[in-house]
Amino acid sequence: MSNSKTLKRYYNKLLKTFGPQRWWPAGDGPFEVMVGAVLTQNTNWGNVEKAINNLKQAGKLSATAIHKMRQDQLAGLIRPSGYFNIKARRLKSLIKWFVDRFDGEIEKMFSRDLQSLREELLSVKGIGPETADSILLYAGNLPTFVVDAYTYRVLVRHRLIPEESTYHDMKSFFEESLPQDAAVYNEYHALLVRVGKTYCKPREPTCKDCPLYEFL
DNA sequence: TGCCAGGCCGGGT
DNA sequence: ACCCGGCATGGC
Repeated sequence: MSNSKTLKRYYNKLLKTFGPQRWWPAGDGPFEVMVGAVLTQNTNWGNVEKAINNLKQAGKLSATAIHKMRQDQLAGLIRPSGYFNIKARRLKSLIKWFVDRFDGEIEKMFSRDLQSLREELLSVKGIGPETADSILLYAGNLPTFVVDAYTYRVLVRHRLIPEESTYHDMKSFFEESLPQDAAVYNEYHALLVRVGKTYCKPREPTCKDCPLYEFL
């Protein structure tokens, strides 16, 4: 069967099983999404929420506030998200770029086209492909597929891609098989994380109770 | 209690 | 061009 059909069946099955995941639904606002995208690097989302709450409580959840703040003070606030020193530096560099390049205005930033904006993001120290794509998709609602460790695990375990596949291989795999639709990419990624968390764990090479088992 | 979490960078081979 | 250690808290 074609990848396209398989991926569409995966999607329908996951959506029916878990329901919409409501990841970063505009309620929080695009700026908060950008911050969260950095803080969640290799980190549990629950810890990120604590860090974001700290920023909110301190009245520092804005581009200008973070831009002006000392790095070590920022590190103190985001402590619960782990890697707080490195993330403080990464956050500062992202916000500096955001302020210098777009005056800290979301609308200016997302008025650029997807590809050039993606390349610019990738040139910022501390912003890799997943963080860049998360910002573009979840903050900007631009149609770019987000790949992560769960995506890799699920695809490999279902033998849809070879183990040596790169980030770009997987991104293309989805984008070439699905309609170019930010809403679908948004929900699909969140659903992959959900099924991966529940059934596709690192040390247990079994998918027996996974809702996607029938596709194996 | 050890393992894992919505990565990325830099240095060594 | 890969491979690997470092970064760090909190939850189960």
